[in-house]
Amino acid sequence: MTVTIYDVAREAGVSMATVSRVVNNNPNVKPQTRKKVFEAIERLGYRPNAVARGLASKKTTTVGVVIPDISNAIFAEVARGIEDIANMYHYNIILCNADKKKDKEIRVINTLLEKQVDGLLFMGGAVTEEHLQAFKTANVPIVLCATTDEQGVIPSVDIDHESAAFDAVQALIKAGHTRIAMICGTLQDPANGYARFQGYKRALEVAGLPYDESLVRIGNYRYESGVDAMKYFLELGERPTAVFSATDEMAIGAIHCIQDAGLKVPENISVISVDNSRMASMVRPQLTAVAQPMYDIGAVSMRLLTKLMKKEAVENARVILPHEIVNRQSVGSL
Amino acid sequence: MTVTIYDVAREAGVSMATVSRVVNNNPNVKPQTRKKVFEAIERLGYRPNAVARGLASKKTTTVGVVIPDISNAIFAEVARGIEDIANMYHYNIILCNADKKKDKEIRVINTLLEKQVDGLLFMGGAVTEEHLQAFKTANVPIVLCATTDEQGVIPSVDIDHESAAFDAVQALIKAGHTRIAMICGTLQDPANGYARFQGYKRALEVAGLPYDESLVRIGNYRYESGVDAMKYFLELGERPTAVFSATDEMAIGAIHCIQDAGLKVPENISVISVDNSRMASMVRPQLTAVAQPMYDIGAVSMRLLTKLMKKEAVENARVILPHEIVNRQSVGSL
DNA sequence: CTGTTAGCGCTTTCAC
DNA sequence: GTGAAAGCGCTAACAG
Repeated sequence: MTVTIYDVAREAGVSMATVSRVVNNNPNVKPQTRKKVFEAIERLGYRPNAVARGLASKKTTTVGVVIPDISNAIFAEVARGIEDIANMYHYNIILCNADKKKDKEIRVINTLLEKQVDGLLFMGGAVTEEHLQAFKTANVPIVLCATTDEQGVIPSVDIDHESAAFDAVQALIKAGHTRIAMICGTLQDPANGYARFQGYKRALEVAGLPYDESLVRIGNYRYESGVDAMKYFLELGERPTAVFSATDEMAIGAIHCIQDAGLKVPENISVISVDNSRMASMVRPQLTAVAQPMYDIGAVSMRLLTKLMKKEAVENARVILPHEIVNRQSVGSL
Repeated sequence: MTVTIYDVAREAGVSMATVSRVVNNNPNVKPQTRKKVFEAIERLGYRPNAVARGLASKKTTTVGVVIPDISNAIFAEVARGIEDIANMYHYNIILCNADKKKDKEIRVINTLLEKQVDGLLFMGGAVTEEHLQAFKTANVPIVLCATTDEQGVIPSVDIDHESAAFDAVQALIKAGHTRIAMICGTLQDPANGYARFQGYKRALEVAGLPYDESLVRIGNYRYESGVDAMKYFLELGERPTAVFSATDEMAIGAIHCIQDAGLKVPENISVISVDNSRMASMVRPQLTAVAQPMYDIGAVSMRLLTKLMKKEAVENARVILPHEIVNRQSVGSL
């Protein structure tokens, strides 16, 4: 039924070992023999069994990727960066959505490890002790992607979320705004939530602006929660003249909420965010945002993982990618 | 170093077979023995090797997914549907981007098959003879997802693209429009391109409206190409009063182009599309669109694949999911 | 209910 | 430059 390496060997009149050599491009084969083998392979329609190879060689050339939600544009972009580089180095990826739920994350990490992936890319919520525990039992390299562990012990690739938020808010302050609201992610989320909130507070502090709790709303990263938060701000006695959103999607919700209320962006209220997803230029006014290089985060983390898997020396295993503000039309001066 | 089933057997004082039974939940094990084995597993930190299991059982509980581009919101949504159901049936997915390029598609199909996936979900461009050839050599089930083969021989899950386009254009016609433009995908693309174009033409025809070549532009599915196409239409001597876009993203480009020209949607020009991605409600005016149930297409195709993999009987191996028009604010009556 | 015994299809020393 | 043989870690009959 299925043709094996042994069949090819017999057909070509050589041993299994030789067939294995030509399939794996081992140079120690006489060109003539190589040719015979290739012909036999062709004739029989032989397809190497990667599972058997994996068992024998203890390498599967596949890496596991745990991601919060592939249907989220931001993560999908990271995933594309990962897969492109994986592909370049002849790895495949097993993709698992874990929705930033700790239990699900631990579970998929374990099944990925059972499947003998050669490495693991982890993109999730907080990295807890349990995560660290699970990582420890893996005897393959792991890199955190668009995530970092407070402990600072696992290789990772990310931007500096605190500083990105700081820059965004500072841009608002430079434009003359003093009453700046924030639409935040949950503070349980170390990157998009907590760190960006800290950046917001620090920018205020550095500028000598007071921190006003009523100017902060927690959203769930979705468009609607941006709308809701903005609705709240608009009803405030003294409403903000600018809002900083932790993500593009909530920012767009805020913009539409402002417009639906008969106000204009940026004339009446300025909006800025961190992300710079493709949607940022797909709104009117186009969204000014601090760009987070998602594709690159994916690509760089995969590249780092390949080095780790090959046991190459890496100079810096905790890389912070630069972010930059891209000025479009949603921020105006006061 | 690595603890194997044999180690567990020795530790628990039973045979490998027994350990295998408890790991695989085989009921034929005395509770007491089961307990002993679990304890040994716990003590040793045993983790079953899925590769070895795959070799022995000829099942990997992983399926291959070839997708055009995971960073495209539409496909990402399908992917989420696939993964959710896969997960539910304890399968993992290996994800490969192939950008609708034939060569890349054939290549990844083959590596997926080498990796001994238990089934294949194919989402791509046209299904050519070469594809069929590659599918034939696979001895695992394959289902086309958001794609169909003209030949009609491969199980598939999709919507009726022609009819979806027809419905969209008909909605415009019912609203009194007679000069209707179309922003189309490439005609080489059977679904988003060719079929939707056919639906457009048929709706015109059924309504007794003339087909005017100058009212059709080919886009590349991206926002910018929607802008460009619309720009062209606006410069026409007699410009259209409505435009049908093959995808949301191009439709949003068109809307913004119209607005940037100082015109209003839908007062001056109506816009409708097929897709209904999450972005449809994230524009002003909100986009009226024929909804394509992407998540469901993914979920249903994965469900179908599980049945095929289990060799269960399936009544209908070519499922067409229903589409429906969701009326929002971008279409007005004439 | 439990153990023995063959493989699954390949890689990898080690000889020659 | 090539072959023989021993596993890789597990499942799956088959016995008992």
